Amino acid sequence: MLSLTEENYVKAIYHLSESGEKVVLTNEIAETTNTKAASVTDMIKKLSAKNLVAYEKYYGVQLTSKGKAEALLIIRKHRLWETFLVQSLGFAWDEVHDVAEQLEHIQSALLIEKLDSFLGYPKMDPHGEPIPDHKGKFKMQPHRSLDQQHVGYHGVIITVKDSDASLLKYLEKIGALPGKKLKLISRQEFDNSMEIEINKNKFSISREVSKNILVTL
Amino acid sequence: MLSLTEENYVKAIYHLSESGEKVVLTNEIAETTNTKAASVTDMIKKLSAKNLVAYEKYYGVQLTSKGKAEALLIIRKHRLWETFLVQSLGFAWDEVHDVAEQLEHIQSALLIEKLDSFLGYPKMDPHGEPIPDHKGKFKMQPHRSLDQQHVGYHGVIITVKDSDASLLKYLEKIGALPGKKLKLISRQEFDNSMEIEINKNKFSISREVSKNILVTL
DNA sequence: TTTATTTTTTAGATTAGTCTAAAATTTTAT
DNA sequence: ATAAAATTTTAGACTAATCTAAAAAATAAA
Repeated sequence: MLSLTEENYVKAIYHLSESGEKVVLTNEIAETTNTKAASVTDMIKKLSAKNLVAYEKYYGVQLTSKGKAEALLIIRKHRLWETFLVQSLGFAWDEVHDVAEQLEHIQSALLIEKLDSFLGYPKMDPHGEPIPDHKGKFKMQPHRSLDQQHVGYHGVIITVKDSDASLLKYLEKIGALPGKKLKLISRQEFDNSMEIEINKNKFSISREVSKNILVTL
Repeated sequence: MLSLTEENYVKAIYHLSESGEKVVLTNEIAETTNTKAASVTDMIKKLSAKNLVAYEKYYGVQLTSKGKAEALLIIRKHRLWETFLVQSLGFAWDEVHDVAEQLEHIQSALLIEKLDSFLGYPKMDPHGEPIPDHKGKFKMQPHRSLDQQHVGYHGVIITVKDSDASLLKYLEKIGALPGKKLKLISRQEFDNSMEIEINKNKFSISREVSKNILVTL
């Protein structure tokens, strides 16, 4: 069984590697886990000994299939809890992340299967992110982050990353919710901020914000 | 904020002191927390420094009002979660304890208030134990553990302690549920086992079992 | 292609919670 | 009332997860 800390590292590596594909660097992990590179090296050795990651000194780290499965289980739990908090308890979507970060570490296979059933086996969490099934399988439509789209683009918002409460509050205010149609009107050269249209209203958003919005191709 | 370990000590002291009344001994704590006396002494010093307990060397320890409030919050969370697991998710009453032991440490005032509201502000958990309100207040009818009753007693089961799954399974099988009427038919001198009647059926139960059943006076 | 810079790892130290063994104190028994 | 037994505390050590500072390796620049 993984410790809470080990689980958090595995999850961080999963996200940094874009679902277990890419090789991840020590400093990247240190940054997202709010630790120092030296600590990361120590932990990677532990994860490697447990066969959760393949590690090559000075090169980087990659999740094994076992590590990937662990990461997907944690993500499944996180997203099911977020769904519960919003749908059943009436949390606002910007209030759920920190609580779900705690709940995702509860150890009980029975609990998570019963929660899934209680919620009606949802495919998406409140931010539009896909919920892996009990085998870790999930489907995500082809997408791109909004900052990579061209001027003139129009499509639909698939997902909004759930990490920051104030960002989510802002997105809700301008109506940037999963499922909503969106147009990219123009882009500023100097800071890559962009003007977008949602519900016939125009807004100017920074590049940082646009990176957190995933849209259809 | 308390660490998970600190929370568990405070909770253990609360239960051992019978709701914060009695002075608790080092060895008693060591036994219920599955640690050694030396570890308990260390932890008690920490709790004392945080003003959660009043501690006198070689004498014992007692919860302060602050410590009592912390304990009651943890117990409130534990019992609300147990209620949720049984009522909403369909857990059997002997399956909930270990999961609730984890869930009770989730830190979010909002979560627990919303959960309470979702459940309809229940007064009792599935084992018949009272759920403290958000101020830590609760009422428990006058009661005694069954092993302290006299032969010929008849009354109603109030509570069944929730610690052991196999005990709960057994109690469910013989129908020893909160609210049920019960008669004490006879008691064996040599081992204090007793014969009881529930639903017109007679059963012989050990003293250990009888200690875990709380009944009306 | 050698030097400078950046990144990563190693070495050694720290904190929380735990342990064993020994010392101190209290309780029990003679 | 004193000795024996039990309990509690202290002292010193261990593990997991972290840190800083220094050494090693890889990358970038001249």
